[in-house]
Amino acid sequence: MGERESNIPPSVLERMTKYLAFVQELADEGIEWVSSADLAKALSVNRSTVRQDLLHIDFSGISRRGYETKGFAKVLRRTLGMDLEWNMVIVGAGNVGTALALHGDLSRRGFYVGAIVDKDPERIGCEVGSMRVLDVSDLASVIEDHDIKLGVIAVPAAEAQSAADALIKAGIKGMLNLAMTHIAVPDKVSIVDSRIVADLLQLSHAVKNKLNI
Amino acid sequence: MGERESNIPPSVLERMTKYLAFVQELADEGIEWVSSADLAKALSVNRSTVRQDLLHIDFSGISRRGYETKGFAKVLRRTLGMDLEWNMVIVGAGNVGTALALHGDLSRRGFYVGAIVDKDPERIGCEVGSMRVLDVSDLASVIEDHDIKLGVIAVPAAEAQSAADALIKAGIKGMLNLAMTHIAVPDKVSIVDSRIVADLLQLSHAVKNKLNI
DNA sequence: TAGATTGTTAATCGATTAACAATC
DNA sequence: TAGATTGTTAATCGATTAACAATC
Repeated sequence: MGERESNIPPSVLERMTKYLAFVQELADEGIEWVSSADLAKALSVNRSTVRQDLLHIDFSGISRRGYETKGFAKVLRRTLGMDLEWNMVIVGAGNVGTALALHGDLSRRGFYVGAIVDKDPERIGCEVGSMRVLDVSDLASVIEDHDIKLGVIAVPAAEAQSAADALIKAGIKGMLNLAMTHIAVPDKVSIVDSRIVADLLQLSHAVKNKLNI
Repeated sequence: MGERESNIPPSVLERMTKYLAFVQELADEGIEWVSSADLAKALSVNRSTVRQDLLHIDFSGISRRGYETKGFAKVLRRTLGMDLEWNMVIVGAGNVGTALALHGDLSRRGFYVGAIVDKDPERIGCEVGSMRVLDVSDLASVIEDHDIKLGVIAVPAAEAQSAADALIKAGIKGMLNLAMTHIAVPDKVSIVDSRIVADLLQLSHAVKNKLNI
């Protein structure tokens, strides 16, 4: 009963999502076995890194054959928590919140948008896809009614902290911060900052160096 | 003539964006000096990490006083390439592309949306903010006309690779991939993958462990 | 001067890569 | 059996943290 999958570092988790995408594709094509070398080559990582990563999970390969694709995909899904379904509430029904709510690729990975809330009376009651925008002041009951554990902060930077505070007060367990600012939270709540600005800066930095600007 | 700022690791760049936000705030409030201890405390990092990070840039503090906030902010902006302005083209005028195009926080950081393109005839010609959606097949001239160096891929996963190929063919220097899939690019082009799914998985993993699911 | 805070060198920690015995 | 590929241990590399002399 492998308790090994606890506390896997983010870098390993990120690679595992890529392993899963690749292995799932192979399994769908009817390919039964994949080696660490194949995986490494397809995803531009080191073979040793692949095998080291697999030490984190409760799954063994077979010498001279590799890993059985279907079983591998199944274990990866479990490890990544994809066998679980997560309901999220999106705070902020602006462009970002709406885009996320309508983004099908998330629910395909087990992240469902259970509700979307806003504080603007003009937006409350509007339709987003098949949902109606609810009042942020009803967050506590929204979270309870929809069995929501995760919140997404999709409000302007200036309102991000108060949106987070509202989520925390309503009993949220974890938050994804899409606002471009830092948010302070108590230890009991998990938060992950979206890194779109950092990503863009990293990108512009790389380009700058390449172009010798 | 500090050539020190070349090849700064992404982890350091990410912290620098936070230093800048904090220091800029202090400067705006008229506070002239900030110590490494203040910075470390405000951003939940180690004091040594702060000083180590500053070795990457061409800026010195003064013993017993710290760092002069205005000058510090200026050097950080230059190091992060924020004195440069970058024009971007968004490929995909769906919800994600539209949200990004209308997101003011990006242009405030020097990332301007110069153009937005799509391949769907129904979308071409539509208005997004003050822009008109252009034809993806005109990418080469769009990039030249608007002096665009960076592209953002905001199309569904299945179309991401062909969007990237079109950008590369049109002469783009760097790409941010918002699609939830892996994209292969030649070495001369830089690419950064948005990690929103990885972020959500990291978050759900943390919550899962906390709740003992 | 005394003391606080920097810049920098050294120590630690963790993640990546290499090596190789075990095994199919 | 011979050889390929795993699982795991050891080596390397890089990033974080600690320590401390230099300096204001």
